[in-house]
Amino acid sequence: MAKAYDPVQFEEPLYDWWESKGYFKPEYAGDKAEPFVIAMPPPNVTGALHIGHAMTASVEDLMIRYNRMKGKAALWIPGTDHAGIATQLQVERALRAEGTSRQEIGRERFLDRTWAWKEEHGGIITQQHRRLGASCDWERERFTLDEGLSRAVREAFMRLYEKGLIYRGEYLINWSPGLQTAVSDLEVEYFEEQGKLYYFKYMLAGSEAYIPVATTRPETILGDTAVAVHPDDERYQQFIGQMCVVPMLGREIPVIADTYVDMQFGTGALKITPGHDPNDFEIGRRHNLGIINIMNKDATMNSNAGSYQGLDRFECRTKLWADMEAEGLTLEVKPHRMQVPRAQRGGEIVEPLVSTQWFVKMRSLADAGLAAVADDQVNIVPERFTKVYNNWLDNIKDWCVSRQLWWGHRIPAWYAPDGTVFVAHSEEEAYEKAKAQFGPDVTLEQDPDVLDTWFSSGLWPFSTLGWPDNTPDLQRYYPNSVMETGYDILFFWVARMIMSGLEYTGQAPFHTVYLHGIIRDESGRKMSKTTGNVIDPLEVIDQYGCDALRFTLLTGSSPGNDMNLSLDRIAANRNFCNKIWNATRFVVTNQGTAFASGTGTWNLAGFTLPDRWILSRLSRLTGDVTRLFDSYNYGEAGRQLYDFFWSEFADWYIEIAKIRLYDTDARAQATVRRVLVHVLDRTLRMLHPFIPFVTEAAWQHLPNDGDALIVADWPTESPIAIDEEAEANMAILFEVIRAIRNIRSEYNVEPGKQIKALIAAGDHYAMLTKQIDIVTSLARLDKTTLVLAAALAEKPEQAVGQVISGGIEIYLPLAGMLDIQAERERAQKDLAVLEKGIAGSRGKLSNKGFVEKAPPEVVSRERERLADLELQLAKVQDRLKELETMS
RNA sequence: GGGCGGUUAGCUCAGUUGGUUAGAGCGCCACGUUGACAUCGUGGAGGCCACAAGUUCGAGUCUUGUACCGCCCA
Repeated sequence: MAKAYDPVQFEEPLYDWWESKGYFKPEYAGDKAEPFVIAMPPPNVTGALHIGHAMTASVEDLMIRYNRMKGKAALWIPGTDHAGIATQLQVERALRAEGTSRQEIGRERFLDRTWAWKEEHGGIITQQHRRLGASCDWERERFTLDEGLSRAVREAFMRLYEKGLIYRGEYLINWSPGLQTAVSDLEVEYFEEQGKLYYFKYMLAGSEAYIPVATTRPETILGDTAVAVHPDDERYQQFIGQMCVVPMLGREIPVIADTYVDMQFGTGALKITPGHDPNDFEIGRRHNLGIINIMNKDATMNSNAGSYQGLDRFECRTKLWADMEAEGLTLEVKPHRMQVPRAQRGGEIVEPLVSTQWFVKMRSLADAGLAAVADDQVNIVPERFTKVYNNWLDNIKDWCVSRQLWWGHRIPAWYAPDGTVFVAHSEEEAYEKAKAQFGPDVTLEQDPDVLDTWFSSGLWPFSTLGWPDNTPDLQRYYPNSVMETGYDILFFWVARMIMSGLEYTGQAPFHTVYLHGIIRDESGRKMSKTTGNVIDPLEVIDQYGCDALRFTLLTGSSPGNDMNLSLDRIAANRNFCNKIWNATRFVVTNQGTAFASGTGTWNLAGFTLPDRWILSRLSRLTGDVTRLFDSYNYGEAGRQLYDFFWSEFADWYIEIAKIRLYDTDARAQATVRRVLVHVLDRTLRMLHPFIPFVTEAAWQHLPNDGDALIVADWPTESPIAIDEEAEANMAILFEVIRAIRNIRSEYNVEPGKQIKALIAAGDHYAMLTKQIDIVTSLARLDKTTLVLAAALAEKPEQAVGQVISGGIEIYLPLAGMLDIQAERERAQKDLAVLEKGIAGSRGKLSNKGFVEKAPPEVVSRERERLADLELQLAKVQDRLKELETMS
C-alpha cells in the first residue's frame, strides 16, 4: 500500500470496476431479494453538477449502498430532466450569439438544435455523478423526453382529461413577458422591494367630487373596471352605486362595495383591475365586472390603453402619471415597501394577465395526497415537513400546466377548424375521433403549447419503470421505497409525484420521503455565481477526494436542516480518510506471513482485556449505527463511526496492539492480528455507504471472504460480545495512562524518556498487575523500577502525585523537578473539584424524591459515584497533609 | 398575517426516547522525527447550552412566553 492516502489513484478505477462487475444492478441480489428502490431526482439535462446534486447523490448512494449490503435488490434509477425553460433559454442564448433567434429558424429547426444541444451537453452531468461514486443502474437511465416517458405523459394527460380533471380556459395567470410564457404560481417568487404608492383622484361622473385612490401600478388604471370601498366606510358610503371616470380614457366605471377592501390601507378605496391583478380578478367575478386587458404579451400596452398603445408597461406608467398630473388628477407619491413578483427563471417582473391556458383541477388529487400522508402510506422525514405539505395541499389552487415554449411535451390536444378539441394519445387517434364527427376531410391543428416540465417529472417514479405498460420492472420495483430530495422542491415535485402516483397507479409512489437541507457557504449565505461563493464539487473532489466531500455532506448536518459547508471541514474529513488508509496499512503490514482470516470461529480464551474491550465497543457501535441508519439518522451514525475509528480503534487499540505484535509470542500475535482485521473489517463495512472508495480500496488489502466490499454483508451486533467489565477496566487503564501523561507534560518530562512510577492500585491491583505492560508502554514507564502495589507502605518523597478514580494513587518521582507549591495548588484544585462533586451527589442522594422516583440503576450509579469520589477525596486530603509537611 | 426552523466553545456544528463532569472538527497554547499516519501524536486552555417563567427528584433536551436570525406560505 502507498504511504499516503491518494484518492486519485483508486477512485475512478474502482468505480469502473464496480460498474463492470454489475454490482450496481438490482439483479445482483437475486430474484428473491426484497427490492429497495430510489428514483434519482433528475437533474437538468444540460446542467452542470453543483453542490446540491452532490448532496442528493451522497445521501441516496448511502441509502442504496446500505440496503445493498443488507442483501436487498437495490435499484437506483438515474436520469435527466428536459427542463423546459432552462434548456430553451440556453439554446436561445446560443442562437442569439449567432445573430438569429428561434422565431427566425422556426419550431422544427429549433427543436433539432435543442436535441443536438442535449446530445452535446447532456452526458456531462451523468459523468459527473460517476465521480461522486453514485452506484446507480446506468442501464436503466431515463430522460423525460424519451419516447417511453413521453407516452406516459400523453397517457396521464388523457386520463385526467377524460376524468374531467383537465380543462382549458381563460383565466388570470402569471405571465413572463421576457420568457413569453405562462408560469405556475410556484414559479413566481416574491421580493420585498422599494416601490412607490401613487395617490390620485377618481372623479365621480358629472361632479367635482372624487374618491382618492392609491395604487402601486398606475398603468393598470387604464384597465380599471370599478372602484371598490368598504361597505362600512362612512367616508365613501355615499358614492356606492355612482359612476367614476377613468383618467385619460373617460370610461365610466361603478363604485362598488366589498368587504375585501382594507379601510386602513392607503385611502381606503381600491381601484379594481380584474385583467391584471389576482385579487381584483376575484372581486371582479363576485361583482360581475368586465375584464379589460390592456397589455400585449410582450408587456407593451395594447389598443385598450388608448393613446398609450405601444408603450412599454413602465414607460406607460411614467407617461400616464405625467398626463394625469397635468390634468390635476394626482395627489401625491409616497415611497412604499412592496412585494414584487418575479419569475423564478430570469428574474423579471411577472405580469398577471388573462390568457387561455390548460389547467389541472387539483382539489380531488390534493385530497388523495393528503390522505396518503395522513394514513401513513407515505411518511415524511423529518416529520415536521408533513405540516408544510398539508398546508400547501389544503390551500391548493388549480395548476396551470401549459407553457408557451417549444422544448417539452407538446400538449396532446388537436383543434378542428371550428375550435372543437380532440385530446388523444396521438395525431392518428385525434384524426379518428375528428373524422367520426366532421367527416373524412377534417384538418386538425395541434395545440402549439407544451406542458410544464413538472408534469412529466411528476410521473418519474413509474414512468421510468415502463408505465403505462405493466412491465416486469414496474411490477418488481414499483412502488419505490424512498424519495430523497431537497425540501425546496417538496411542492414542485414531491407532492405532485404523490398525487400522480395515487391517481395513475392507485398507489403511493414511495413509502418514505426523506428531505435534506440546502447547502450554504460557511457563513450561511446561499451559494450563487454572482456572489462568487460557490463550491464546485468537482474541484473539491480533485483536491480532497470524493470520500472527503461525501463524508462532510453526510455528517455535517441533521435531516432537513441547512448546512454551512466549509473547505476546512472537507480537509478534516480527508484527514480521516488518510487515517483509515494508514490504519489499514498498519494492520496489513503487521499481518506477518500468516495472513489471518477475519472470519470464522473465535477462541475466546485467547482474548486479552483490550480485545474484549474493543469487541464489546464494536458490537455496541454496530447496533447503534444500524439503529441510526434505520431511523434515518445518518449523520449521527457517521459521527459515531468516525469517533470509534479514530479515538478508540486507532488511538488506543492499535497502540496497545503493538505490544503483542512486536513481542515474540506467536499465539498472542495471531490473536491480536485477528482482532485487528476483524474490527477493521467491520468498521470498513459500516463506513462504506459514507466513503465507498477508501473503504473498498482498504478492504481489498484485507483477508476477506468476498469479492468486493460494496456487496459484502452489513455487520450484525453480537450481544455476547458486550463486556461491561472489560469496558470499565479499560476506562481505568485509560485514566491511569492519561494521568501519567498529563503529569509528564506538565513537568516537561522528555517525551521519550522512560521514568519511574509508583502506583497504589487499591481494589484494582490485580487487574493493573495483569495489564501493566499496557501502562508502561503507553505512558513510557521504566518497567524495572516500577512499583505497583495495592497500597504503598511509605509514600515517596519528592514525587508528583495524582489520585484518580477508584482511589488509585500515582506518584512520579521527579527528582529536582518537583515544585511543592505547584503540587499543593494542584491538589487543592483536585480537592475543590471533588468536594463540589460530592456535595452535588450527596444533595441528590439525600433528596427523597430522587431516591424514590429515579430509576434504581440511576440511583445506584449515583451511590457508586459518591463512594468513589469520597475515596478519592480521602486520598487527596492525605496527600495535601503530606505536602504541608514538605518544604 | 399564518406556519416552520435556528440561537450550545473564538468559528462551523452534533447532542435519538429528560439521568454521571455537555461533545466533535477547525482554530489557539505547550511538547514531540518511538518502525500506520506531521493529511500525525501527546497534553492543555476555552461553554450561565439566547433570555424568562413553568413541569419534574432531575431540563441543552418537555411546556409557555420574549428577543434576534433565517425560511416557507398568503
